[in-house]
Amino acid sequence: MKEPKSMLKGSLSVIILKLLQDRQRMYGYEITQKVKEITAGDIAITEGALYPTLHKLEADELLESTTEIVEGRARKYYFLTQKGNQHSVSAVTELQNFLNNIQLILNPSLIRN
Amino acid sequence: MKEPKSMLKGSLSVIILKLLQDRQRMYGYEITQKVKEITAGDIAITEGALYPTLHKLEADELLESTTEIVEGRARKYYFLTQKGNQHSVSAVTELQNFLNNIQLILNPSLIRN
DNA sequence: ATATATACATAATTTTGTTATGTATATATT
DNA sequence: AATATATACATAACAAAATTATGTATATAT
Repeated sequence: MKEPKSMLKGSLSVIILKLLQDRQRMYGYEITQKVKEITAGDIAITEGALYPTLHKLEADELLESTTEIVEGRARKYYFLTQKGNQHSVSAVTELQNFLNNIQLILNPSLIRN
Repeated sequence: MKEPKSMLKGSLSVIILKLLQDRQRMYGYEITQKVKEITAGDIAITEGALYPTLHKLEADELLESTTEIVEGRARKYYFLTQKGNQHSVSAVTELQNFLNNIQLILNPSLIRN
């Protein structure tokens, strides 16, 4: 029986939106590296999760992309659309709220103090 | 376009383990009500998620159960096994760590301050 | 020459939810 | 008395969102 690995569940698209909210534009590989950096290696976004999620966000018109050749390799830069920016704000708030609720369960002492 | 619903992904079993860690024993319906209470109604655990998860935790020998008739209705009380208790401690720590990492992404100002 | 890092993509599978449905009893409402 | 709601458990059909594996391709380090 395997270890649970990633724990990245449902929050991936919000993470992507938030990173792009803070940075204007990023490409896929850069996102994986940035998340690894921020979390000191704890969270490794798999490509099999990342790319389909980026494609879905683009299909939903929350992201747009441009491809550039840098150092001989293609990079697909993503950026938030206006719609994506609006959605992002509420999605981040919602995730934050959810995390706070989980905190209340994991740390009951937080309640009515 | 629908609301994102639950956001409960992967954390449900840890929530259950933590609640049982704090309370010795609980039955399914009680778990849904307790989570609703703690989160002021924000998180509603669906029965379709709850019961299969309880069954899986029991199959994995992290939980055991006893059924009692209370006020004319059957209640299935669940409690942690020793194995479940050990697993629970590490699972909660792991989830807490994950939540902290997500916080770092959602709130970059937390980094090196 | 080979391995590793960079960079994207997709298919098969698994995990884990939602939604719908079913059974059953107790209590509150009309 | 009939009906709705709350309590209590369960499962099946379906969907979402991961993991794992695989593929292509270039640049750089060993």
